[in-house]
Amino acid sequence: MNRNYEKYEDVKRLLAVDCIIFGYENEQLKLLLFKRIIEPSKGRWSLIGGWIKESESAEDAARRVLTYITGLKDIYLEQVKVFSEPDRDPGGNVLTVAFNALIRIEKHSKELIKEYGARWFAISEIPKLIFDHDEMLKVAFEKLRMKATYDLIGRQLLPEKFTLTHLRRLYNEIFQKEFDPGNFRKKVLSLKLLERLDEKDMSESKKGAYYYKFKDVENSHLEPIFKSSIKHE
Amino acid sequence: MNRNYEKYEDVKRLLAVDCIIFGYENEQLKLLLFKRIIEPSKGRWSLIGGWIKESESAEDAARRVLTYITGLKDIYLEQVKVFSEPDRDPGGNVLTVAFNALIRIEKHSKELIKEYGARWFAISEIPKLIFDHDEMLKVAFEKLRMKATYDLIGRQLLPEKFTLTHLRRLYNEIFQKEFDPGNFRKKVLSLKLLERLDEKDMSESKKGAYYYKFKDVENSHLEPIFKSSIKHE
DNA sequence: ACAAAAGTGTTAGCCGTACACCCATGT
DNA sequence: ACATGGGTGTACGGCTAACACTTTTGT
Repeated sequence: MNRNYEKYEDVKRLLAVDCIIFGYENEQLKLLLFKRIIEPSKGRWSLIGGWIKESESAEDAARRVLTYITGLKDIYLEQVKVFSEPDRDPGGNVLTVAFNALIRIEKHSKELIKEYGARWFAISEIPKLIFDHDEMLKVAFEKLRMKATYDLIGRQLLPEKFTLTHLRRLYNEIFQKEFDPGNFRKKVLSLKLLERLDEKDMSESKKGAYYYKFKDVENSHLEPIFKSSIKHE
Repeated sequence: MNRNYEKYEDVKRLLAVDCIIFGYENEQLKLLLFKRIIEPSKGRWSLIGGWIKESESAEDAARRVLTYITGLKDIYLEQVKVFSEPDRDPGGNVLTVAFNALIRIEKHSKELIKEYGARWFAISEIPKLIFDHDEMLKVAFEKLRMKATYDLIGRQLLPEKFTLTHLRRLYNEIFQKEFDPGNFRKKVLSLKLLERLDEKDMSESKKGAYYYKFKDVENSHLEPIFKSSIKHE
């Protein structure tokens, strides 16, 4: 530690991360919540969090927590915002960095999650959360919507292979509106981010729907994909 | 401090804010940089920063630093991102929250700024900065562009009264392209966020251009204002 | 009269939306 | 044959980009 910095060292503030974990299952966008195991507010629902260690970045801390909880590696992460009001956590002065995480529900370890008293909630059924976690979730969801507007998301949420109807239902959930099937298909395919497989899903229609998968390229867009998805108030 | 939190208290990490201060002067978008007054890297150019005190949020810290430096209150602030790699600052383990700040150059205290060894740099003339400040600036500028795409900015950067040409030049600077004068005018006025004054600026043309000011309402948009401003790579 | 910026009008093309319509096939 | 989701085609409207054109007034 440089000696010029030393006089500021006596600040007593804890550093944490909180993860907003989104998943998609049974045609529903879901959120993974935890029964809090320590006081204060023990037993109430909250986002999963963890302390940032001295030797790691906030991103590393979030990855560590997520791997610990789900058993998955290489989870998609995006910084949402810092929450740092000194009194936001009644248990102490905690600055927290919020992260969005997208995971494939079917791939993670259900045993681990059960062990930690966690449960997946549909977006419409989220209970009241502790502290300022409601606000964190609100900002996080807004950020997810923004991402879905500029990027074609689903790579991290859907199974390896999926139909365009599956993808459309995911977007319907995120924006809480019904996208037109024909227009959605044309728009998505025009992005050339998907690759059609020689295999059909016969479970939902007689004709069968082709499976698609994401191409192995970066999908970065700087223009909105779905102009109408975000509405004026 | 709750006793469940106590065992994590021994983390030695400093908390800081760094401010990316944008201004607009002589038809140029500018950035306020500082000659660093402490080691390491004393004397080199950097963003202005400050420690977060125990009793304040990151936002409060940024506001305090900005007021201290410029003499202004109620500065527009927006959180950009947290930078928390443990080795990002050679002087110590410092987690920093980056903030964008927009200020009116003509209103702030030039004496204070001089006193702190600060200087305004045109965007095209920014020198190499210390540590990861280059990266912070890059992310911050991208964020400013995003904001300008969704919001009509200028309220915090331009003088109280300004012509549409002034506003257009600001946008030209931000997006590094020439907006069509006629189309820009029509688009901006259609937003109904500006109010025309009964006064003209005669300094730039014989005919004179009406001054405008921002209406005293929120200007929040969720759809892009300038669709073409952001280009694919 | 001319130049130069302010401001208005016009047109062509793109894109999103709505919706009609064909396709394939299990019952 | 018909119902159902898969998939394609089309037509209208709104918006943008390009640019021609008018206005104003100091020199």
